[in-house]
Amino acid sequence: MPELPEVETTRRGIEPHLRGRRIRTAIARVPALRWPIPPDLDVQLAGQAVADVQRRAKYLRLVLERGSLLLHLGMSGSLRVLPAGLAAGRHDHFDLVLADERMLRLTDPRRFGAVLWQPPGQVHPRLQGLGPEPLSDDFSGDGLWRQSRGRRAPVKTFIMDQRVVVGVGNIYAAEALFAAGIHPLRAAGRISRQRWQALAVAIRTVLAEAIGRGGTTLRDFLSPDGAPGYFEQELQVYGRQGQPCRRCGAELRLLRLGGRASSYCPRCQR
DNA sequence: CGTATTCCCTGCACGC
DNA sequence: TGCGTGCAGGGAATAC
Repeated sequence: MPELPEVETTRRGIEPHLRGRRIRTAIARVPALRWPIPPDLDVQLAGQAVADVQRRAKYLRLVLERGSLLLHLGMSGSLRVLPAGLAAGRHDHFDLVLADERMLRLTDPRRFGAVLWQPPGQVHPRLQGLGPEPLSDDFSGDGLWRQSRGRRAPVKTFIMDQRVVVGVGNIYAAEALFAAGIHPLRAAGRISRQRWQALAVAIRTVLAEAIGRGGTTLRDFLSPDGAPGYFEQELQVYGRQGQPCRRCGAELRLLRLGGRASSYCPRCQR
């Protein structure tokens, strides 16, 4: 479900409830989500205060006094702050119980999410090798251009590679390519420096706008306070195949790239 | 190394 | 109503 804007929306929603609060314990109801949940996590976490709530790529990082708790929402995960002790439903897999009688609850029907422990002074292997944050100064069209030389992979696949740039998933890849006028199948290595700069701007703009609207609600994404995201109304191509392009009126098409639906405008995107 | 495919899991929309 | 099919926003393992 969540790409960068939804994860960032989630971060902003939970941060005020967590920062400075002390953890009482943690409850894992399944041994593993995407990866095993460390069995002694409750021992690691108990008594620690949350110093900060950060996001890196699509991971949330709860910075504690000693170490960090990493959470990933996968495709269907969501987080809410609830009264501690509220009965758990079938897909409520993990609770972080706070000393103030509230808890952070991770719900994840498809269980592609993750709960990981990063010891003090270490960078978790899952966070190693990640590309730049698209909203930071480390991200640039020139960087993309340089990295893409000689690459024959389709540009859409390339920008969804978390080693190239983080946080761009299927929805926002499609939207950014439309905004930049680039066909999703174009080989990454055959895009000019100038067009890479346009694409970098498009990625930034699309993500920032989506964050500003609280993310995209498809199916069931809700921010931790229960509000839906409103970016769906802004989508230009994602999920709109068969409908007219909002810019030129041509009928939007759909192709499949590595099993992922990719809609685009055959006239605006070359 | 780069690229394409497959799989993890459940829920849901759809067609029959 | 019930059942089968295909699809879903992520990402890693595997097979070339």
